[in-house]
Amino acid sequence: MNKLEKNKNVKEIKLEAEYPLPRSLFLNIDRSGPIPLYHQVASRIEAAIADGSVPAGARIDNEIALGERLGLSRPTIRRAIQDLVDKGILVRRRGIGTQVVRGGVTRKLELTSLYEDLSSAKRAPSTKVLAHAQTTADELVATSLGVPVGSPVLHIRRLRLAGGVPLAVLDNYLPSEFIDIKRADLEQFGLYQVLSSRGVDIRIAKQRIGARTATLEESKKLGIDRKSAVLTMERVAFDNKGHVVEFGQHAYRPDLYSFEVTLVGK
Amino acid sequence: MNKLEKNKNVKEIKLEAEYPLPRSLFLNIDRSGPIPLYHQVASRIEAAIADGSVPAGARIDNEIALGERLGLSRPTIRRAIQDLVDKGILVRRRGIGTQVVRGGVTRKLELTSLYEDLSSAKRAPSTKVLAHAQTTADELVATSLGVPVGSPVLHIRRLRLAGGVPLAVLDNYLPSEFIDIKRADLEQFGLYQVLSSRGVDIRIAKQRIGARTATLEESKKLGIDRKSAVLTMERVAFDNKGHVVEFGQHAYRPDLYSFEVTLVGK
DNA sequence: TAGTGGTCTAGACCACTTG
DNA sequence: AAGTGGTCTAGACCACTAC
Repeated sequence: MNKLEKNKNVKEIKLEAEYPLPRSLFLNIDRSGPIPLYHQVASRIEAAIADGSVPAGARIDNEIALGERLGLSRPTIRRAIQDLVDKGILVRRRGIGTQVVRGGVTRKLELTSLYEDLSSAKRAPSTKVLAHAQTTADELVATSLGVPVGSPVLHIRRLRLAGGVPLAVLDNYLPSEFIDIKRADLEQFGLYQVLSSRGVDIRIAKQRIGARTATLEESKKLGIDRKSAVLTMERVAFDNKGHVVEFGQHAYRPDLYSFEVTLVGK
Repeated sequence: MNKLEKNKNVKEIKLEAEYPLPRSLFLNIDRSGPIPLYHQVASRIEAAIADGSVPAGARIDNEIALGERLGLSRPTIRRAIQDLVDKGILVRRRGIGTQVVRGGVTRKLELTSLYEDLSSAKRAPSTKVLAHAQTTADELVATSLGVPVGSPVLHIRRLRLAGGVPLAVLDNYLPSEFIDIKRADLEQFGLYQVLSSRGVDIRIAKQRIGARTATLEESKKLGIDRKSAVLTMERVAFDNKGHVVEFGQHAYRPDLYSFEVTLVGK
């Protein structure tokens, strides 16, 4: 039985079938539009993998052949493939080729269902502003924002809901240039939408994810038992100028929220 | 006061000083060794930023000038810079230039201290194997590993300690080809070391981070109060062939452990 | 207008894997 | 020996920003 199982595996490993990419990949490449060629290629390959046209484990065309068939140069093809490697969809081995990672789709849907159902995707998200006031930066806020201790900052505390169910308590601190952000705007739009409308382009977010026991207020606001667990996230966000834009401390209901991360080696 | 503060900020924004890269950057480039040129360049720029030679907010040389001064082509320089952008160290704007992100170092040290002190970096890590047995895959394990329900798998449960202090309870499931991994190896080496010694090159890890109340066993093993919070991580790891290598369910002491993630937009 | 990064090309040579 | 991805070059044109 054990041996049989092993042979099965070996067989599976061997059948790294070379797989012809679907014809749809090679049509309607737009050379004049604003979408980069490498992005068009990457999107098509990704879509072909997502809809099953290219099965998991399949070996796709090599870079040069693909470039010739598409009428594109090798660096362009290479960039498209690299983007998918960085997404964890493809793996490359020198001397071997490029393969589709196994089990990309099914498992994700399995594990994500609860969160997806309750999150912004399906149920209407809404926000209640619990606090909105100018204050002065304590040491943690000051070092996080890169401003002197005692500097004026805007503090906001919001309750995020999805479909009427409370999801998270969000504390955020913003440097003085954003002190005029209106409470009404935050009720209607997300913080990042408000910032975006002011011309702020957020590019980098450094996050620390942890857990702790809920405070009394958090448990009340989130509708969970006193002293039960919350999932926490601390974040410092930077714009495209390299400036700190925001420092946040968030507490999520752990039964309704989790974080997904895909790490790619080397 | 408010107005004064604003002026201060405007001034800071303006002083995006062009900053000459230190001379050390331009010495001893090794063209014959195994380390790619772009990596040598990226490492030097990163080091110059880390040690303060290039201050936060500084604008560094443009790609072409840097290439000429280093005797390297533009694509090589570009790749080096892009790697640092992807790390969240630099930001680029078309028509403007490339700048060092502000507040990269200090804040990280502030927030990381507790975890760093107790983690593998400073205190000796050790592992105690709590369980080690062949079993059959239930539905979650089966879908995660991509094997049929009921397939033989290796289940291991370990207690990870740092300096004698329990950090985490680690449950891992491995497909049948790894069923012969020895308990003794796991006591002495990490799981990934054991796999590496068998020629497995792990390339991708898809992780989900959450929180929940500790089980009774976890609270005992981790030395925390019953019903207090644990930080959880579920992971599926893939090798360079795109095969699933391992499925893990981990529970961490949240006062001693957290996850850091840096997200880079677009 | 000048300077910057973003994209794309058409080659070249190399290291590694398989047969 | 043949095929693959990994690296590197020397250009080119474009879009965007600042002055």
